[in-house]
Amino acid sequence: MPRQIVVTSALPYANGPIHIGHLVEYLQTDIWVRFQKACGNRCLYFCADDTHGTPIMLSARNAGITPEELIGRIHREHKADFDRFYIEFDNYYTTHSPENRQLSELIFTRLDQAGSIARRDVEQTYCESCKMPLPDRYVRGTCPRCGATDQYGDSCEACGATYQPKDLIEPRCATCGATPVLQRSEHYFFKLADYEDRLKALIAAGHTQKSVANKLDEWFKAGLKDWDISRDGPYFGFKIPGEENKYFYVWLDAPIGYMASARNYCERHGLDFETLWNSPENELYHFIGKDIMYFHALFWPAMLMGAGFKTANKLFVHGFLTVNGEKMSKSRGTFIRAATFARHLDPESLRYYYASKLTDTVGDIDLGIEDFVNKTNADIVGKYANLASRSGPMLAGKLGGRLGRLDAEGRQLVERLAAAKDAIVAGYEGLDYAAVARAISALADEANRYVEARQPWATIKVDPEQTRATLTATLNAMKILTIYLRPILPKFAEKVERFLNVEPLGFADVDRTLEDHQIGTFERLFERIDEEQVQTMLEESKESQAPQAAPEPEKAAVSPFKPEVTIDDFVKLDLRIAKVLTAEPVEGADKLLHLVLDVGGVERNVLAGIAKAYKPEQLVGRLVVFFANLKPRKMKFGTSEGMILACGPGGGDVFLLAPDAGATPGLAVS
RNA sequence: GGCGGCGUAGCUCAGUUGGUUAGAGCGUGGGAUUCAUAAGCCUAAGGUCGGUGGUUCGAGUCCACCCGCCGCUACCA
Repeated sequence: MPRQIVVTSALPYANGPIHIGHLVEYLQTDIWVRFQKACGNRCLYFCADDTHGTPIMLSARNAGITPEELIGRIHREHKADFDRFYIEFDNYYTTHSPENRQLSELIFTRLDQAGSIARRDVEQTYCESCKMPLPDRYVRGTCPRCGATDQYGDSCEACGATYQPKDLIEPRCATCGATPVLQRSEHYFFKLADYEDRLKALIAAGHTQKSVANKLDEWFKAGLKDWDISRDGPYFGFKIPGEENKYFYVWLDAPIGYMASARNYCERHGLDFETLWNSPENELYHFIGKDIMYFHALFWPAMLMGAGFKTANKLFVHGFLTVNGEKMSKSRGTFIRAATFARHLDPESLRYYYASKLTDTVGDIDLGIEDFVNKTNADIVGKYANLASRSGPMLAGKLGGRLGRLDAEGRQLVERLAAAKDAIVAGYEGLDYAAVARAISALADEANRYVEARQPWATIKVDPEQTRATLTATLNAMKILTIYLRPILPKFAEKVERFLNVEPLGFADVDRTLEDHQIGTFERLFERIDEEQVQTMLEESKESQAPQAAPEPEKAAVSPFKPEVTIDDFVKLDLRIAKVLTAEPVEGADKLLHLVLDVGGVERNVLAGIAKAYKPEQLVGRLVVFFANLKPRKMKFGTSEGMILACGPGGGDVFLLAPDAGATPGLAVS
């Protein structure tokens, strides 16, 4: 009984091209889907462009086109990129579709009826000149912690601080530069915590890999928070039913896009969507990257539960791609677009390389350039292609292209290769493609050794029929290897099938030998690659990815000055000389010291982040500059009533400011 | 700092429930060949399995601590 399987990959966002990092997931998924199909199962692979949200609205605006035009163009580009890598979706759809709108409204309505939707006011950042609410990333300003300029509204890239856009010093709209205002607005929230027990049960039942479950456990411990699922207009997305100016947050309708893609397929192919998606007999699997675990392991199943839909059988989480051991980098040229790769190298080389590295773990995989070149040439060319190339032409040229019968030794070889089927099937099924690749490569070694032992190039001169038997075994071995490799190398497999003159091969064909059979003409199966090609590709990636990367100003000796202020701004600060009365470490904090200061008869408690640079005893008795009218700040370890001034990059390099001799506690600094 | 992950030959990785001299591929050295996309075959060198203790008759495999990377998160007001 064939299995009925539905598979999805995460939806790529429609504001940029597909790169080789994306491809890890689509190739992992595509290989799995092709494997299932080769096993005779019905396996449907659905995906779509994720098309909503502020970034797309603004990209379109910048390009002077409508969002619909933009996502139409990107959709064509994405599809073309996937085609280049032989990623075979059964439907590659879009979240900007009537099916998705309808399903989003349906799920929202059901969640609302289930009491899982809350409404309450939030403070949002709003740009009056752009007339739109600003997502965190669209507010830029100076980091309130380290003073780095031009940081995003959610976190600082320089010091790693996280905060709210309203905490930024001199916040401004990233688009127009205007100062945003705060605005109250009612938002819709999904009460995720209502599903905590069911989510925990789901995870406990093996919904994800173990390491993912551990991570989720941390989140459960931290507590599940309500999820803000609405955005005020203008916004490119779906309006919330009954609202005039509120839209579903892009992350709400994105996963629903999986269903929409499936439904669209069903409508075009006369299948029942309800059965396909929701019946227990149908299996459902999502492939995602580890960066979006929260959405797919918590929000998404909770939404489905609340709306009365089945959750996926499994969520397969994979890691990121690094290149030569480092994060992909535009300046190093390792931020390689799918299209660029395909222009310079055979996409199947990447399919094979990724497969040889992929397991079911969440660890990152590395694309080592030299390793990649070696593996492609050694395995695909040296082992697989060569096995065909050293036997096919001889049979065609000297023995009329006709396979004979297997002799005992040949049958033994073929049976050994066939015996590996179960392990290979298990490897594919369990996403351990690395083990599959190792196993196939070992089998190819065995077949090559067989050829070596039988010396067909020698026997052809004296015993054509024995040679025919040898080549029959060799090509039967090639046939089995091809079946095993087919999910990974579909085009390679097609060439072999054409040359062997057989119908597309599936796993069921492993046990059927090819005897007394006329083969076709041999065609070259794969081109070896050299490192030059890869280097050229990296160069091109540098250019295309960082065109306007005007030579960065030589690393400035000093950080840039902050925007100008007036004396009026300065006099708002009350800076005083203070004497350190006591200084002691803070229990549980390794960077903080608890100081009690004498500010001219008044005492103040300060938690200062200088423990890495100063020992408590070095501080007692000395004079420091104290920022006296800073609003007290409640911290994990107590309240700090001001700060003492210091300079330096932090860590062990912190240098306190001090007055010259003669100053006394309480004096104002001006 | 907390939580999680990782650390096995030059490189990429296997090492099942702890059990004989720790494996493969690539790369490197040597050799015999030549059918084949200078591919294939044979062979050699190369590892104190991150470190230190412990449990055990026996540990790469279990435990503790430590070191080094990576991720998430947190306190430098």
